[in-house]
Amino acid sequence: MAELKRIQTPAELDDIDRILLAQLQADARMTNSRLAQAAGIAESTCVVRVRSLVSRGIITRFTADVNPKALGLGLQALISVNIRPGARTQIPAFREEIRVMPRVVQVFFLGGAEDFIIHLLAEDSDDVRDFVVENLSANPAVASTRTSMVFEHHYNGPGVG
Amino acid sequence: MAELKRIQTPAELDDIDRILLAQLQADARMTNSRLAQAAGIAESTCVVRVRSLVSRGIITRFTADVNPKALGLGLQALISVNIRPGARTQIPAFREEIRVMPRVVQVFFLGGAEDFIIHLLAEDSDDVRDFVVENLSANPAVASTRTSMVFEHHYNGPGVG
DNA sequence: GATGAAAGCGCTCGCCG
DNA sequence: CGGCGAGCGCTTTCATC
Repeated sequence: MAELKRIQTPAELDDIDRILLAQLQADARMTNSRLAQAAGIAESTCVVRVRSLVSRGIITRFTADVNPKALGLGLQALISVNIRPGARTQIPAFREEIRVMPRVVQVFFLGGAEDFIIHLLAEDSDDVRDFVVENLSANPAVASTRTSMVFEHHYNGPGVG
Repeated sequence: MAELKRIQTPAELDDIDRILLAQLQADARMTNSRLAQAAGIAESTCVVRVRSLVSRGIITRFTADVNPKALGLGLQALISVNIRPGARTQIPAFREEIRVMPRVVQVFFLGGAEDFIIHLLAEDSDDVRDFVVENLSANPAVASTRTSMVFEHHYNGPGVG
């Protein structure tokens, strides 16, 4: 029986691809020449391979990690949300709404006790409460929320290993 | 009464800093010259300002976002962990341990019903179970865990706005 | 702190082994 | 895929304001 085609390719990465990914994860602004050197390939080859990683959707973007505290957002919260059983059809619309709300760093859509979890940045606790009241509790589709304060957050990113 | 000094500075960002942050968040591999152009400043100034953003800890790193599916990690889980009341002193050691475990994308340390939440990448559900059994349940400090499957995950990053 | 000019270096591209 | 070379664009430093 033939293998099913997946929408998102499982991806074929050789050792050099893995080196490139690891290097670029550690420093996305590394020059192409140093990258090539680290991978042990020619610069011309390196350009092609990096472009290939991007076009194959393996690298989704190059980004700068910004310290939230530097933006005056010293508080973080995790907010669990449950949707009313009768309002489950509204989940797709709701999730798009939430995703683009300011200070929403990330959103998890879950199977399990909670329907989703929102990771929020805030200046202070009033800020968190305002978010919950205005953006969540006010929505008739929302059955309940539960807010936990985040004392510490570590983001590693997907390890290439 | 004088303001208390904070370890992490609340940061002073002008409009140009905000443009640089937004641009670099969107594309960390953007050239300095185009960055300068976008911000309306001289290239030489731009280099200095970007370096300053990094040295002030406002930009913590430049990184490449890698698609987990491309690495063959098509499954994601969120694992809530509670520590035994008697083992709370071991939390600092435990959290370091967890943070560097393979496939742990991020860890939240919480105040509230759960002690922390682990965001895990996995190949399949066996993989998730193995992680929980070997790395969590086996640890005497762990009182209980609860695993939720992640159907969808959106990461925005801290918005500069 | 910002600027422009100039020197040096890095990047890209096509072509060929 | 790697190497080479030409051409161009980019980065960095420094004197200057």
